[in-house]
Amino acid sequence: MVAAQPSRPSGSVSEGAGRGTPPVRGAGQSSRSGPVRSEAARQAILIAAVELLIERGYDSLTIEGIAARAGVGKQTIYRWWKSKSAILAECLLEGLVFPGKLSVPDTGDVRADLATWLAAIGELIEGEHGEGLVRSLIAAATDNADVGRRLRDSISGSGALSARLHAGRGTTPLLGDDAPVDEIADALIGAVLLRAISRAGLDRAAVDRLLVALLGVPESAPDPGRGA
Amino acid sequence: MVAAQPSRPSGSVSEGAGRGTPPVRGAGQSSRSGPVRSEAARQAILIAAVELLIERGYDSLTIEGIAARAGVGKQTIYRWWKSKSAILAECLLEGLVFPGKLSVPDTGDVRADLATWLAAIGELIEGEHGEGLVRSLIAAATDNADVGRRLRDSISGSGALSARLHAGRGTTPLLGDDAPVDEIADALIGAVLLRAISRAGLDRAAVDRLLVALLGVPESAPDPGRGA
Amino acid sequence: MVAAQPSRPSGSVSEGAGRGTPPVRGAGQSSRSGPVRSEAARQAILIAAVELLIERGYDSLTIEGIAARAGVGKQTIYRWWKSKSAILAECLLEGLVFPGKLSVPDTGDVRADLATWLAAIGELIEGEHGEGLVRSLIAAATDNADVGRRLRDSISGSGALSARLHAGRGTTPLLGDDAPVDEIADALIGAVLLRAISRAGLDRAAVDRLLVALLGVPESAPDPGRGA
Amino acid sequence: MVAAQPSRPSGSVSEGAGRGTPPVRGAGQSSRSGPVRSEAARQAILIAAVELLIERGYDSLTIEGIAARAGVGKQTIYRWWKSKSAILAECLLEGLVFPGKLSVPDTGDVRADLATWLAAIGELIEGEHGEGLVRSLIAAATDNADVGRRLRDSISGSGALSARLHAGRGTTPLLGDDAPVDEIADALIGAVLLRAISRAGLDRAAVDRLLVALLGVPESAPDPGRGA
DNA sequence: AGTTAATCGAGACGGTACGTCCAGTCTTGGC
DNA sequence: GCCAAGACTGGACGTACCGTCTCGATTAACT
Repeated sequence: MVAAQPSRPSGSVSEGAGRGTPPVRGAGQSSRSGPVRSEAARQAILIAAVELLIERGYDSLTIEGIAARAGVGKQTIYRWWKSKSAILAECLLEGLVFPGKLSVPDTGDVRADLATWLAAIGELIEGEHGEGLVRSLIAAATDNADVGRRLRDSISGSGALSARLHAGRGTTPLLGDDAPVDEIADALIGAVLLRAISRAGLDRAAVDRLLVALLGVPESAPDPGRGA
Repeated sequence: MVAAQPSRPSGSVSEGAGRGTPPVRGAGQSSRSGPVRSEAARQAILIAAVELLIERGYDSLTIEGIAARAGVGKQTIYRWWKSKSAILAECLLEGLVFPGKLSVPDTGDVRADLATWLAAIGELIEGEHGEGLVRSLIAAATDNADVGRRLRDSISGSGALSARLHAGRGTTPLLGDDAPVDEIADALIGAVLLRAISRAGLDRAAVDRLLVALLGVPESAPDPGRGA
Repeated sequence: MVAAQPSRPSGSVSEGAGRGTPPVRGAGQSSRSGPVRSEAARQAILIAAVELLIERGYDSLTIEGIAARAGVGKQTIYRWWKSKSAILAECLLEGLVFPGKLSVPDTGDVRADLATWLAAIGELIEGEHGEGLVRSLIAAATDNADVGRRLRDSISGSGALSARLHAGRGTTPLLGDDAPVDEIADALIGAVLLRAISRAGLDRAAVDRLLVALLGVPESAPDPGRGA
Repeated sequence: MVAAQPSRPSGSVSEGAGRGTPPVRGAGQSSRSGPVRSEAARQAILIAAVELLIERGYDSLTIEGIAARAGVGKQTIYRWWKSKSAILAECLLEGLVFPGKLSVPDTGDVRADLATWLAAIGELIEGEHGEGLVRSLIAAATDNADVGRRLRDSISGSGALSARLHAGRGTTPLLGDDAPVDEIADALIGAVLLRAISRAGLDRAAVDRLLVALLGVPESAPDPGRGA
């Protein structure tokens, strides 16, 4: 089927990503004549955007910079996207920003798995390269709803966070059978974003207290000092 | 005294807000000659900044625009603040952005109080005027840690959220005596910001599920059977 | 035969006009396969060019605009002309620009005839529609010698000015038998262009003085006393 | 008095050259506060414009190019001139384009003087460097009336042509006491421009015939074969 | 009272990026 | 092989702001 390639914005969750879905070179049947959107240009633009975002941050990200790095005319960008944040939304959708780094582990111990995962994200927020990447994405989300949604999806590993919580139901005090896992996931990600925004850091202690609040169990061992 | 240097000393709660708080007309004695920072100009700038932020959003907020609206030279702004986000940090600090609208009520019922408060914030996020105000502040926080911190403080009513949670300890299942109220507050505010970012809305049902997740009690009726 | 090459051979009066004049549909036999230059497209392009020139002026004249107005692909234009001025050169050659408006009258009185003719041109220079048409053509001539030559030819009515002067030899003081009529014609047209360029206008008085200078006779009355 | 410097567009013949006449750095009394137009920038812009015009021609002359060459921001150009032709108008006014090369000689023999002068101009039209300079200026005149007027003034040596003709009255057949010297000058310059436009060249023979037409005397000696 | 120095409004300056327009080339499918 | 359509790279347009600077006018404190 045509849906073999994962990438076209045809699969857009909502309006925001691209401008439309004209026939891509090499795609299936085309309905009218004339040249067709260059897939090479599209890829080059997305990659250039991600690279520059990581290297310089969202505020220094410019359409001209992307065009130059991608070896593309500015008009080719404006033809298909209406803002730099729309480009990033598509990057997020294609998994170009976080290349699989963020999947939630599953060792059977939800508490420990989330601690591991949160620590990984904490590193990513202020980590070596990608300094401020999360902050940059929040800035992008600020003027593009899709970026916001996809940022959440990306962080939660394309729903893997909710899935992990679902799977863990019954294993921690607050993860009952009808626990609102989506809201717990939102609260978790929200707390992370808030710390990213206020540069509060996400150290072990903070992670621990956060998990106590949301799962109701400290550390991986039952904490004798606090009833679960 | 702190006022030893002629100008721009101390005062700042943290690094980020302004350049300092030099002798304002009428404040303590200064050691050298010359006029002193004009309080009128400072006020005009802060007010202009907030007005423009509310009217046009953070992305359209410009130093030149603020200067023009305030009837002030650009240099007067650059002399005292190092970026537009620093101006906003000071606005937040002075309570010019959310004029007391966000205090957490206290009727004795934590669950109901938070529901009320969250509904108020939900309205504010997408509300009539101030369309996107919260989103604008998140954008500002993105390049100024102080804005992030003060945004959190403003939303939580200058710590009133934590205080309210503290006061409510023991009255809901998850608000035990040593519950990590700060983290619960963070999770709550974080969830709100996440919804602001992704335009997810914050309707009654969402608020309800969020409070179930964080306080462990649905609706306003004490749900005895919810323990997991 | 000249028609050996499939297309764009010979024919051009000089280098500048077009790419050549390849076999036009319906013209003589063509020696090779494939379709042949579409005369309909050619006409549409020339007409569109003239219309746009008159409506908007040379500076606003674009290849894309001509193509759009003519309902033609850009490539069809680039295939046969090498610049927009080349198109105009061809328009001039086909008499599409000044549809016969500029012929020099012949009443027997050279002086009066030229006065009439100059007045007509003066109106045309700044006249109702075609505002700035002459100026636009001068601009075109600036990068295409053919336009210059053909503009001169068009204004002088395809040599009719020289012919008129020739015919009038002996009837005015300066139009002797071997008067350099071509140079007089050039000077006349040059003066007109200069006024077009400098927006000096070409009123009755100016025309009169110009004719005094070039023919040596003021007004329509034979001035016997003018010899200096 | 203040009028010592030759340069300010205050002396503008008409509206077209610059945008206004704000106080120039170092000029006389200034009426209001704030910084003042930078004379250095103004000079750099005019010089850059002339250089580029001579090197590349009017069509390749760009505001960005001028700004870059002059080491100036584009806005500084747009602040004071409304088009590239307006810049050239000012260059012409300041004599930066033809540095005195075009003055009409005065040996007492009008006929010979004009022949000399026309030859010089003929060289300039297609000459070594400044290839097409005159043509470029005609193009500029096409969208700026001032350029047209000043081009004529420049060519006629700031009125020196008319003056020379005045001075020569009575020495050639057609230069009578009440000869319309301005119109003769216009016809002369017009003929030159026409040849520039149509690349007709301005060789000795052409000059001679032109002078016969306008002055009524061939060569400097009475040509026995043609009654003057 | 005069000097000194820092403030203020205003706004010109060199720059960077914007988003648009067009040039000239290339690519596709239809005739 | 020509054609309409239109995507492509590239470059200039004219505008908006940036952050720095310069100007003349105030306005305190310090002589």
